[in-house]
Amino acid sequence: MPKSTEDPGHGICNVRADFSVVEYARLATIRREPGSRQNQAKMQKAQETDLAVEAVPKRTTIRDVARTAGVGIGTISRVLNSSSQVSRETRARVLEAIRRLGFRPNAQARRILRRRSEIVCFLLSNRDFLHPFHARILQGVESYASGLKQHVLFAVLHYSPRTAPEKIDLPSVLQEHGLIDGVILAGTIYPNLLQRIESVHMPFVAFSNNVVGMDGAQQFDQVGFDDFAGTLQATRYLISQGHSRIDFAGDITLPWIQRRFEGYRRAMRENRLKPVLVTVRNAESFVDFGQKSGQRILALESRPTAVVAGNDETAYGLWLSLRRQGIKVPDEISLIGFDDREEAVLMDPPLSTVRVHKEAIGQTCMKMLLERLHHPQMAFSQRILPTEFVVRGTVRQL
Amino acid sequence: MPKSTEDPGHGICNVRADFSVVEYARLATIRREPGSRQNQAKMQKAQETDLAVEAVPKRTTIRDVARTAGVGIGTISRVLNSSSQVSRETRARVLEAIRRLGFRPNAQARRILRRRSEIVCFLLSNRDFLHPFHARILQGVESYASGLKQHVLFAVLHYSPRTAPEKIDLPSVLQEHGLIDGVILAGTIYPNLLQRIESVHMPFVAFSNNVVGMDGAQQFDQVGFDDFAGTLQATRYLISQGHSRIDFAGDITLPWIQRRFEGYRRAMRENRLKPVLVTVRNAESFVDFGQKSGQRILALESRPTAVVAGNDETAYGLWLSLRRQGIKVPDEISLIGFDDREEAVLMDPPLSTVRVHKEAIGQTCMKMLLERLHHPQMAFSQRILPTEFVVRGTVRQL
DNA sequence: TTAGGGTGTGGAACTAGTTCCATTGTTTTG
DNA sequence: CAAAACAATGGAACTAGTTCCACACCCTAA
Repeated sequence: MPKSTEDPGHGICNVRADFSVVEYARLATIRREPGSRQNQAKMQKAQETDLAVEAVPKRTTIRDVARTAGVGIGTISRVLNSSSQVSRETRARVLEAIRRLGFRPNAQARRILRRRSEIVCFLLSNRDFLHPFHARILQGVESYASGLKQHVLFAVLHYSPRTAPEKIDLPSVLQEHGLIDGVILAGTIYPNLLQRIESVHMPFVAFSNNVVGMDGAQQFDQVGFDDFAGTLQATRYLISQGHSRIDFAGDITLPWIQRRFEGYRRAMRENRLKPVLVTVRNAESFVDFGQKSGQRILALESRPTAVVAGNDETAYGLWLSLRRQGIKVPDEISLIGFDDREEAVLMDPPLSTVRVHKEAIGQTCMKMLLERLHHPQMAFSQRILPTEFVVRGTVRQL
Repeated sequence: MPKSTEDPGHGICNVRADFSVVEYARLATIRREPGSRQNQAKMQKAQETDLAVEAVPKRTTIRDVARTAGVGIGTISRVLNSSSQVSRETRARVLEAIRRLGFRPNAQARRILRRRSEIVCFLLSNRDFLHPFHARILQGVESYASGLKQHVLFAVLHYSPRTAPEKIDLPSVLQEHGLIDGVILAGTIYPNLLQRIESVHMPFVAFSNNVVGMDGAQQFDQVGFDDFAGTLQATRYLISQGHSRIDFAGDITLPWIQRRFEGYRRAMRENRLKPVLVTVRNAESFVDFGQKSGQRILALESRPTAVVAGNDETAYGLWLSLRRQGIKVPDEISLIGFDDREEAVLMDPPLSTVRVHKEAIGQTCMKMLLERLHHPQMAFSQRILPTEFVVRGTVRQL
């Protein structure tokens, strides 16, 4: 067997000095020296392609740093992890070696040992695209994560509410082991998705407002905001401004709009006012729903003086149809939205609405997920963030 | 030294059978048996906390699978990577063992060896938040990536155009080794950022339309769309509809708006029409810019019959101020935007605008980055995607 | 003078995969 | 019928870090 390069016997194997020399020699013929295989391959390739041998640069590792600094590999690791057990001059020598070699530790290798990737997945269903609302949640997740040296992987899920749970094709990150530590679920969540996610036993936190059709049997970590309190407060404001004939326009087949309707209803009831729900079928979108609701309202024999909309888009649709019929907002009809989208402030007049702190939702999701990762046995919890009523220009005092 | 558990000497070390027995015994006192260290720690912890020893489950590895299937570890790896060099019955046996143990390969470990993480970073500056435009680009990146089993990490960069390049604090993903393979840069890009990114020697592709203040000296991979051709086509359309007095309203201090202005000017020139630029100072936003431009236009002694806006937001601002002054769009003034934001179609009347294929930009960025990763020495390239003029309701035929 | 405590350091074993050399058994070829 | 070619398989060495045991060394106390 031809030994290819120079004898590596001095020093590299000095640990084996307590073996008999014969045994060492035997070892030497059995074990390939570190890197020898690669080097042989390189030599061969180099000859084929007529390239210089050093054309394949070997990445600097802590072993290189250790050799350069004249210390052991453990010491390098201790310096990197700022453990105190290193003398000042050794640390200086190591840092100098690191600087000179331009060494950067490989994050991947560290992660195997730590059994944590420090990456969480922000998972959004394709039904929601990257709706500005969810984009803001993602921002919140990222901002909280980056402060704690965690990373956020963005993934999209393709499914329909009617797909059988076991047939939902989760993105490969969720199926792999070790790439991500946990998942933050945003977008509209149907029970089949929840079931599927639970089947892979990956820690997750869900944005709960858009959860549909839950029977309360399943338990999981969730973060949301208070739909009910939002419209309750908004409607009370309208009443305080002298309104008494107030309608609600929204698609209450959606659970979160339903909760908003309940908040509105509570405010009406507590003031002994009659709640009126305006709804339409076959709307193509929230804006369309608003437009059609507007037409309905205009057709009523007694018109309301104010309308609470299920969300900002519905409010915009209402505004469009009212304006087309020459009804001025807020002079003739006052209007309140929900969500506080970026565009609300750009409407003319700017829309009074219920503000939802989207970044805070993202941050809380991330916080909760990290808690879950640190305490896997912890009981599931649900956090409800408060909303805020923003007075702008679409409400008139009577 | 007390040996804690059962003698592991049978079989685990059978490779060492060619050592003398004495040497083997010596080895046995030196080397800790696989897992023994951990097990000792477990035992101790278990005694402290009064938990059963098996409370800490060891993750299933290919070695477990190999033992269960009665084959070597190499065979498992070959089956996992669907290499053809495995007989049919062995493969079946291995797959059965994988199924029975519920084994999932650890992605992290594989990545070290492959020297590819299969993760790319979508990097956005905090100046742009997650603007819907960039959110759509991110979607494009994700859709292309997921088709090729690549993952997308979302990161935000905090910097200002005036930060010294070396002082820009890149997110930790870019500073680490091995976590990401490359970067897609979106959002407004100033030269200092470009310089900083180049200093970490990480492959990257930039969305080029929002690059500011480049002198052309730096070379890098870029993907963008054709600002010039977009307004050229839009302006030609206006001319074909009989307009001759057409103004351009936009903040041409921004290079991409400048290019759009050039396109408009070309169209005007080729028809021997006089280009007119309407611009304002100290606008707070694009919408504000549009509103103020609208006021300017209304104050002119001879009003244009059509206005090309620098983007959809500016067009919206124009529309707002015109409407407030009782000027009807398109009856009295026609209007054209740029970008085709989601909201353009919701305006009343819906905005005629230049559509930019945002997902296609993201997809092309991802495609180009992968090409770069596979061919690091490849010459830098720049790809310009076409735009599309969308006729809606804001242009009137004269 | 020896035992004991503390700090600093080296390095084998570890993680969980992939790679490739060596070996065995089988088939084809000279 | 031997030699060569080939397919299937086992497993050590490999990747690039972390962990922790062992040991050297110094200082202090009995």
